[in-house]
Amino acid sequence: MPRDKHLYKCAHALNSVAAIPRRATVVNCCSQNLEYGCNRASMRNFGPVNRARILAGNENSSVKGVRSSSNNNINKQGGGGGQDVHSVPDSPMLEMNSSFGSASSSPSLANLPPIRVHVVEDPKAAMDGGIEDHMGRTPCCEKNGLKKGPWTPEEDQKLIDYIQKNGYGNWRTLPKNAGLQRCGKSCRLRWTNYLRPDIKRGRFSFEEEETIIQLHIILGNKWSAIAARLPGRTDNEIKNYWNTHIRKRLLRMGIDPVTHSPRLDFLDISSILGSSFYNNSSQMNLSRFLGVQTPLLNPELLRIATSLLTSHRENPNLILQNVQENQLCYPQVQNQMPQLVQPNQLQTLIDQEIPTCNIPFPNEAQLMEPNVDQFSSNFTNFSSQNCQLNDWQSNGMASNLGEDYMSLPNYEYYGSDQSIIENPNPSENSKFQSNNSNNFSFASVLSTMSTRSSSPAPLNSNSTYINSGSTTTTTEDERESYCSGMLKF
DNA sequence: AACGAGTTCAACCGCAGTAAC
DNA sequence: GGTTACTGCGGTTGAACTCGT
Repeated sequence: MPRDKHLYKCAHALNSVAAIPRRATVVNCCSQNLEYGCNRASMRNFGPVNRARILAGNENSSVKGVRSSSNNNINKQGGGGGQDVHSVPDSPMLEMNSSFGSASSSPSLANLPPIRVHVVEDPKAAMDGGIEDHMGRTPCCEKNGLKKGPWTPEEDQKLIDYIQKNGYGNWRTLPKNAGLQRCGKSCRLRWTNYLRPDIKRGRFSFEEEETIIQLHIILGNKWSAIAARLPGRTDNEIKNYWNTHIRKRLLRMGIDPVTHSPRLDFLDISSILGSSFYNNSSQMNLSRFLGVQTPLLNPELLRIATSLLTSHRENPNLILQNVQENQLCYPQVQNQMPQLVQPNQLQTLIDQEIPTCNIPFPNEAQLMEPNVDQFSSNFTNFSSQNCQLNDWQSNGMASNLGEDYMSLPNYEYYGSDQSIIENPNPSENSKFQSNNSNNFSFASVLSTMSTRSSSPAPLNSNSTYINSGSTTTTTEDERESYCSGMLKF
């Protein structure tokens, strides 16, 4: 059963089943229209950054646009911000949330439709807890009977009521004051990730996904920093979305989700396999081992990268030296690879620690992430006589490529140019040559991606979701294409 | 209908950072 | 400057759920 239909079914059955999806509680909790109630006194507990955040939150509470837009989404999505009931246009959830979604003066859970929640009681929770003060550093959630696990609507209501009256902050004493058998940390997490009124639920839009990918390139796994630039999204939500959607998509595309460069992680495997790695059989085995990803990478490029990486480990300056020497000795290579072998850039990247970008080997990214304009028109000429792409295909790799690869139009592996250029690394006994039958062009790929990304018209619409109040259709392939286009960033 | 593998995501854990005393 | 209290953050977990057979 499609997920949406299932949740639609769940929406119908909210009052009749003992257990409902946890996400059904999202519909209720996040449809609240609370005012931030953080008072100045409690703000003393926060540092300047957090105070600023709180003030921003208070500003948001007065800026109704945030909330009203959320309500609009609720109404249009019919899911009340719920994760997966958004595409059920006329479900009962629509009416339910429409009715209370606009009731900004009634933040009580009593206004919400009654639901039953499958409460997973922690057998260890004696419910006799209270938070005692301890000297020294103690774990936030002591194992003294405080409840753990999913929150019940009653608990949510208590927390909401308390925060409405007293504001949040001083999470350690909040649960006791609010009558909750939870640790302060749990309360804070519940509030910040779930109950906060300005949280935007629902599927991530193209724009949001684009922002996440861009910011991840710059910031890495700084989810809170990324979340700070995505209004209404929590770091936890972004983190989950990254791990469950974007990361997998990038991996399928052969892109390292950490470095955002084409994956080179198996280069270490190559060293394990030894020099025979690049013979045909080993390559085939590795290709099979890596599934669809290997064919997306130019083996010669990988070989060069391996050499560079190995050299870099042995002598960080060697790469620069080689580059400079190669540029002197092989001007045609210099012309062919302007983006690859800019010594000043390379040295800068080698010298620089880019703290926010988790690229273990900076020029690895430089090597593999082509500048579209320059790289695409020049690098397509590379190929290798060591590369046995014909063998890949003849051995069935083409059929193993998977739809991710096969769905990419104009995805060529080698340039059509018949020119032969010498290997920039003379120590390697190989030449670059072209292969007409197997063409690869980053330009074609990226231009295709770019075109798609700039106008995300659906190719095969198999899903529908709401994007900023407007209905947008997309497919996973489209998003993958879009992500690939992000390489240009 | 039943089962198992895979997926999703709310919640937890533990550490780091920071402010107050 | 040391200690304590507290919050923030990123990684991880596991229950609920989906999907294919």
